[in-house]
Amino acid sequence: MSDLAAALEVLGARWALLIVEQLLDEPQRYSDLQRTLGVPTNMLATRLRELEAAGVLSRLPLKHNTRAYALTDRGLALRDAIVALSSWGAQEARP
Amino acid sequence: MSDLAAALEVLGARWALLIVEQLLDEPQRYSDLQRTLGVPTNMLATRLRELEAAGVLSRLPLKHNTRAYALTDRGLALRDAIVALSSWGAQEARP
DNA sequence: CTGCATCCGGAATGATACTG
DNA sequence: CAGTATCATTCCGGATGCAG
Repeated sequence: MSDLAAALEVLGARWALLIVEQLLDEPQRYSDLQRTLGVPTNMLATRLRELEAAGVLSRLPLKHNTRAYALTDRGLALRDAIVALSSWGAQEARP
Repeated sequence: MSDLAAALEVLGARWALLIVEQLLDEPQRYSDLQRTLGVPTNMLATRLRELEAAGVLSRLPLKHNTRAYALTDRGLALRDAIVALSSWGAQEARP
């Protein structure tokens, strides 16, 4: 399997890259991601588990039954790819 | 919608980025993509139509009922993003 | 023989309600 | 707040058919 296919194995799932993008600058909580992205709650839970299993992010327990989701070094290494994709998407739909 | 979300609108579908990767170096024919990627034939037809509609690639008629699929300038602009994702995927699965 | 379209079962995703 | 349970909908993949 190609390296790109390996990357898409984890990041190709819906919402995965958008979640990582949100966490690039600062850790966020579940409800923050849900509101900003508009992702269905069950999908968010599923993706967060997968991304954690892939070593992209980690779960940080806070107080009062709250957690924060933060990127690992491996997750932060996606910044270049996300920036490249975003700037490509910024020039879409030229009439 | 964010720029990343706009990009994933087109490239988030399964096989889309892998098809673009194959075409980065040289145009290919339908059967070439099918063999090298192992993508189901109906999905390949669907993705090629979507990518063409998005202006990522174009259909070049050859002889004897064959066509070549080649990236447009807009498709070639994805090289950086694909390289970034690939190099990220190359370092996956650390035990 | 190449380049698709169609049909159909199963997987992925989404909306909503509910729980610790 | 941070999820889980359930059900509807959409997407995907394999088999097959068919025209140029």
